[in-house]
Amino acid sequence: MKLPIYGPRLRKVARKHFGWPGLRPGQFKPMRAVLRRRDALVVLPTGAGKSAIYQIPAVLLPGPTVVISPLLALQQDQIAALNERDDPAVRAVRVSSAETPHQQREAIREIQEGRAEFLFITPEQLANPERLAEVRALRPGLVAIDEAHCISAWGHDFRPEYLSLGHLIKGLGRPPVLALTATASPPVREDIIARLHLNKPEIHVSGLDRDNLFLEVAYCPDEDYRWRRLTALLDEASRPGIVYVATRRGAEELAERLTQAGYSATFYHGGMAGGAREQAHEDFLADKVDVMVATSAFGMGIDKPNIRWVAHVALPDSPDSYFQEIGRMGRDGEPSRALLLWRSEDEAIQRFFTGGSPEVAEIRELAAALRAGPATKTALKEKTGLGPRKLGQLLSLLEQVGAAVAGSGNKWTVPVFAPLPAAAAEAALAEYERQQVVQRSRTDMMRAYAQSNACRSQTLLAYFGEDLAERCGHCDNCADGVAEETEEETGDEPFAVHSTVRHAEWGPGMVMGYEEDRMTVLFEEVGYKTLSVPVVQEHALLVVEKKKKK
DNA sequence: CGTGGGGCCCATAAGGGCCCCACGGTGCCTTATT
Repeated sequence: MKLPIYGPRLRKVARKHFGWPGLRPGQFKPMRAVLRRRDALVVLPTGAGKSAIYQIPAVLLPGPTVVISPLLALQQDQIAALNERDDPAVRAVRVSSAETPHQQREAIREIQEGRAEFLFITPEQLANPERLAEVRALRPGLVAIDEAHCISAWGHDFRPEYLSLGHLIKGLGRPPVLALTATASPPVREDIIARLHLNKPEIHVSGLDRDNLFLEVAYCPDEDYRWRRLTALLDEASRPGIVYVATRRGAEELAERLTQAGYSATFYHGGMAGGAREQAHEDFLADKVDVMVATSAFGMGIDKPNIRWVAHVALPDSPDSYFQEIGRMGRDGEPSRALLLWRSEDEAIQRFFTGGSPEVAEIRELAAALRAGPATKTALKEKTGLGPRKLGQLLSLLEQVGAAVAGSGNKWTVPVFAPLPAAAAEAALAEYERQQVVQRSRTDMMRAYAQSNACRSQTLLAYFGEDLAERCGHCDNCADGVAEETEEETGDEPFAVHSTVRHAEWGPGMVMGYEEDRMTVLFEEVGYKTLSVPVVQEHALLVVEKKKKK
C-alpha cells in the first residue's frame, strides 16, 4: 500500500503560492490532519504561523475554504495579505455587513467560478439561513475556525451565534473542520470540541513555553506605587509596549497621564469611533507611538513583531486572557517582558463582569413561549419583550438543558422530551450559575498565578494542562531563586498530574499541579479549586476516579 | 465590589469629611436618519 507523502507537497505549495521557504515547527502535523480530512484542534501561540495551517492544505484540497473569523478588521488584514499574492489559488473574498449586497453577490460568484479560494465570514452571517444555503452551495472542502477560543470566551453570552457553530457547520454540508487558537486550557478545549461537534479531532498543542518572554509580577498596595512601577518599566524597557487596563475610562486617563509625563502614549478601547480606533491601531503598528494603553479590545490579530513588553495595570479575568495578551509580544523572538502590576482591589471589577443572573420568571416565560410552536427570534422577542442579547443568551441556556432547539427556517422549537417550562427554567438557571462559578474559579487561578512563589511558566503551563519538566529560568521567581525553594517545599504528590480524581461534593476533576503543600484540581462542575495536600490526605477528600464514561 | 464625582454640611472661612449614586468589557448585525 502506498502511503501518501505530504511533506514535499505542502512545502511546494508554501513556496509556490505563499513564498515561504518551508514549514515551521508545529505546522506539519495539523496540516497532515487536514489533508487526511480529519477534524483538528490546534493550539499554537501567536506568531508561529497558525494561518498557514489551513491556508496551505486549502490549496491542495478540492473546494473552497470557509474561514470563520470573529473580527471584521482582522479579516480585512488577512484578506489583504492573501490577495497581495495576486494568485487565484489563494485569493480571498468576504461576505459581511461591510459589503454592499452587490459586493456580496460578486464575492460568492468569485468563489463559484474558481477565481477565489477563501471565503471569510462571521458566525452571525452563517446564522442567516439564506446565507447558509448560499455558502453550502459552494461545496466547501474545509472550514477553518480562527480564534476558536471565542466560542468559549464569547459564545455563552456576548456572541451567542458562536455556540451554534456546530449546527451551522452541519448546515454547510459538514466538511472537515480545523479549529485554531493561541490558547486553550483543557476545559476550553473541551468546550470548543463540544460546540463545534468535532469528530474525533486530532489535538495539536505546541510552543506554549516561549523562552524569550520574561514573566514578572508585582503586587501594588496602592495606585501611586503602581504608577511608579509602570514608569520604571517604561524607562528601562525598549519600546514599543502595551499597557492593559480594565476600563475604557482607565485607558483614556492613563494615556493622558503618561503623555503629560512625557511618554509617547495613546489609547484604544471598544467605545471609540471607528476612525479614531483605526488611527490608534495604525499609529502603534507604524511605531508612531510607543505605548498603547488599552482594554481587552486591543489585541486579537495584532501582527506586530517588535512588541517589547506587555504590562497589566489590572488583574485579567483568567490565565486564558492573560496568556493571550502577553502572547502578543516578542513575536520576533527577541527578549520581551510581561509585567503584571496588580492590586487585590482589581478583582472587584472582574467579579462585577461575571455577576448578575437572569430571572427564573423570564426564562420560564421564554420556555413557555417556545411551546406555542416554532418561532423565530424576532417573534420570540415580541412575545416575551426580551432584548436581543438577553434572548440569545436565554435561548442558548435552554438549548443546553434540552428545552429548546434550533430547527429549520431559523425557527426555535421544543424538543420531544423537553422538560416543562418551570423545570427548564430552573435547570437553565443552574447551568448559568455553574458557568459563572467556573468563570470565577478562573479569576481565582489568575490571582493564584499572581501570588505564586513557584516558577511562573510552570504555573501558567500547568493551567493549560502542560507539564514543564524544568523551571523556566525566565521569570522573576526563577531569577530570585524563590522558585527553587518552593519546589523543594513541595512534598508528596499523592495523585499524578493529569489524573482524574473524585471529590464527594464537587464530583470528578483533573489534577492540574502542585505547589508547596497545595494542589490544584479542575472540577467539571465547580471549576478550579486549590486544596491543601495534608488535609486531602488526612480526610481522604479525593479518590482516584475510574476512566470517564462518555 | 471599588472608585470617583456631585452635593451637602459646617460656619471666622475654607476645605475636609461625609453620603449617595452611577458606572464598569469584548462586536457582530440591522435600520433609520442626516
